[in-house]
Amino acid sequence: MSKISPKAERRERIIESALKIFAEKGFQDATISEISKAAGVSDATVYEYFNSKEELLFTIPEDITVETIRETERVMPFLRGAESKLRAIVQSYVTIYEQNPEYANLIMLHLKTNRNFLRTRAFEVVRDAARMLLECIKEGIETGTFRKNTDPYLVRSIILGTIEHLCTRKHLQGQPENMLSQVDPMVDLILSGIRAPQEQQNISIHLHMTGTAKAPETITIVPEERKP
Amino acid sequence: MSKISPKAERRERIIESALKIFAEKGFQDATISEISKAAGVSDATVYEYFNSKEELLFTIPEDITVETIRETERVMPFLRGAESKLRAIVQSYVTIYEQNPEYANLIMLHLKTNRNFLRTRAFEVVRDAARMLLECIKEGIETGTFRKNTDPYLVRSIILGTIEHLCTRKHLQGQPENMLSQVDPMVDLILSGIRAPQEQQNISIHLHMTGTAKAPETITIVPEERKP
DNA sequence: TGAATAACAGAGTGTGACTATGATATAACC
DNA sequence: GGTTATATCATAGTCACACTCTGTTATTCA
Repeated sequence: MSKISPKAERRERIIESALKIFAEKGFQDATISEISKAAGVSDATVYEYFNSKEELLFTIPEDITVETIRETERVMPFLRGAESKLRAIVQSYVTIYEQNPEYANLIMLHLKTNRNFLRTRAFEVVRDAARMLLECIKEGIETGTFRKNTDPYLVRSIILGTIEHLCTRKHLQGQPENMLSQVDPMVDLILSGIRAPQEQQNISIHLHMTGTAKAPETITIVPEERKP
Repeated sequence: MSKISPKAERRERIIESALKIFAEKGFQDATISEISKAAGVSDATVYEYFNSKEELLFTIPEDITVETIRETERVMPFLRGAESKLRAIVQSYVTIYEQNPEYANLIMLHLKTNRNFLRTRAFEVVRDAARMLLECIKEGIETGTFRKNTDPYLVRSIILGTIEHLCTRKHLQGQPENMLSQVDPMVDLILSGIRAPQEQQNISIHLHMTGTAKAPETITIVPEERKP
């Protein structure tokens, strides 16, 4: 019973060929004939599985996106604090895009800017992932890790926007070579932009008193008001 | 001699109609017939001004992009310091996109992810704008306003990525309503992520000594080493 | 007014998405 | 194993649209 039904297997082959060819030539320049040939099926068969070229395009990211989110969700419970969670989410995004360049190509160059994609099952999953990120930011604000006046939606836009920009840039211009090495600098930068100001306790002052006079009875230290 | 040549005027009309229709229906779904009809010329005439539908698309952003950059460059000399310059550049980007929604639509949904657009005159100008932003970040690092270990390319990606994300989101999902109101929070957040740590001098400590004993001869204050 | 140029309508080509059909192969079930 | 149901196939055909070609008409400019 471990045998996959031949129908599902054929469908899988079409999707894989489509991914490869769409990523290589772009959605518009790729033809159904090429895809069906690469998958070893006839043109007509493609249309028995998918109603249109666009529907085929939209089906491609489903599995991999769902799998990614699941994996990230599995890691979450092991992390403590908004900062580590946020870092993990960003790392997870970038890892997927780094490890599946064709998938990344499709998402960044063909799906992200497609109106119809918004009405898609795969997009639902993408939206869930974005929600997870948002929750994490909100958690940081509530627990006092992040500034109280932080706009969580803006922070999310900054994070997603940066990832998308890096990814698009990589696929069009070949830079940066390695996106994963950008994760920590990027997260550090954003975190230090939204972290609540440190409590005074981490500044310790040592008073070395020299001389012959005895110490005064009390010393009061009054820190200046912090400028916002 | 203030009369524009009828040829240039006709060309202008075609470009304007194309902008409108591309933004409304998307590049693929718009047809040359619609555009020529809207411009009041024949299909054949369109091909006398532009070699292809795509060349027409690429020509649209030329003027407005050049004009925008010039305007921003004109303001620059009046600004002192990397922070104000950076803020001005971001504001200038967002203003253009806010004031020219059709142009923004085209850039974000159809040009930014087009390989051929990279070989375009209009893209040259876009690249110049990105360079200006980069120079400004580098200046901030050199003058000590920003952290020494800041990666200027990463900061630029964060800024451009965020703007693009906000803009794409607005055009696909209608949010945020007003992007200009996001400029200051966004710039503030990024600045506080890259600003060099404040010198100790802004922390002043008042020692109130009470009691009868005389003050000691010297007091040495040794601040703890900052954690990076 | 006359010569050069631009714009035109309309017919024609090629490509590629998608449909329809009937024949053939494959799977499923008794 | 044989029969039925289902998938797959090749093929031919439709349609929309980008783009070309041609000869005619309108505009511009001297």
